[in-house]
Amino acid sequence: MGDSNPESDSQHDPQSPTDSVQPQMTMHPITYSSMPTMHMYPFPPGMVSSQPTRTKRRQVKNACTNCQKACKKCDDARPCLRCVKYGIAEECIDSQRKERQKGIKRGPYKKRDGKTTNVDEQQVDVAVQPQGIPVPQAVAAAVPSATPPIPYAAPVTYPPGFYPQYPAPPAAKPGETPMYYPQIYFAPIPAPPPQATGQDGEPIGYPPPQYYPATFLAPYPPQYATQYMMPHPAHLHAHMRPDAQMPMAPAHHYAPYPQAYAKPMPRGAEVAAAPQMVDARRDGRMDHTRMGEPIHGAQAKA
DNA sequence: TTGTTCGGACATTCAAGTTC
DNA sequence: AACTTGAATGTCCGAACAAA
Ligand SMILES: [Zn+2]
Ligand SMILES: [Zn+2]
Repeated sequence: MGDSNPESDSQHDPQSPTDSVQPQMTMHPITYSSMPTMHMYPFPPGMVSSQPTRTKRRQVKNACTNCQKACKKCDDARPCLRCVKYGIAEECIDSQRKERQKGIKRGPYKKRDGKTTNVDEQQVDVAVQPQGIPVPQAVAAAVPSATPPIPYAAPVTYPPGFYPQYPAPPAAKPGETPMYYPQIYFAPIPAPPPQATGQDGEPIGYPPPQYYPATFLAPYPPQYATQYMMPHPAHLHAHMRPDAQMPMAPAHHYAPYPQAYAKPMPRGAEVAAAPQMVDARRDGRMDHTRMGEPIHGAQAKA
């Protein structure tokens, strides 16, 4: 039941080409009706100019070690939301990228001008670039091709306990590091139009208004809090997800938020005692890069 | 119903190769 | 030197499974 997964922080954005949607867009439209997913465009992107082009999935440059190990979405702030959520903010550190190996021969490349290459390449180009406009990688990455209907937001506070799922933070016990709790949430303004929903009530289109953790006041350390304040546009994705994906998990995904203190554990034992935070492979095949260790994602490519 | 595991799709990086 | 290619490397979605 992935839908109820509290880790689906990066909720699927109904309009996003996430997953296999984008590639599938190159498929013949006739397959559309038989496609299981409802988050599809009836036409390949670029074929219908009026269709908002959707951004691709967005990744952080460097996930923190916790998110990396858990295969879960991280964000640029440190500590990241997920670590804060699980009360392991102090363990939120950037993962290390292993150095790329050098000296590997690659063989001749395909020609780009079509002089020396196979014929179908040109056709491929057209298919891949419907617009016919080559976009530098850097630009493509920096400029989302579509702007999701992100509602304007304004900071709003709520009294402790106002939302059952966001209970008032407990007072730190003596000798214990205080938990960090979001104290301010953003209320989208105005509310997006009514959402059509598919089966399960999963929204088709953008999700209904949620309250987005925006910043952390005391006892959240100031140096961290600033990172969660209404961000510079360049950092919006940390919360608003310019990739058009749902900014935050549905309300019930926050339910486990207090989990960290609901089940008190000795400092430093959180990760070990809370397997959901690390998601290390049982078979010992480290799924995630742990400084040179193989990650399952890399293997999948081979 | 909620939380965990993990296969694999997708995104990014960057050295090798190509072109100017 | 600048640009392009494409494999290595990394992120994390989402379904299956497990536990409460
Ligand atoms: Zn993280
Ligand atoms: Zn973290």
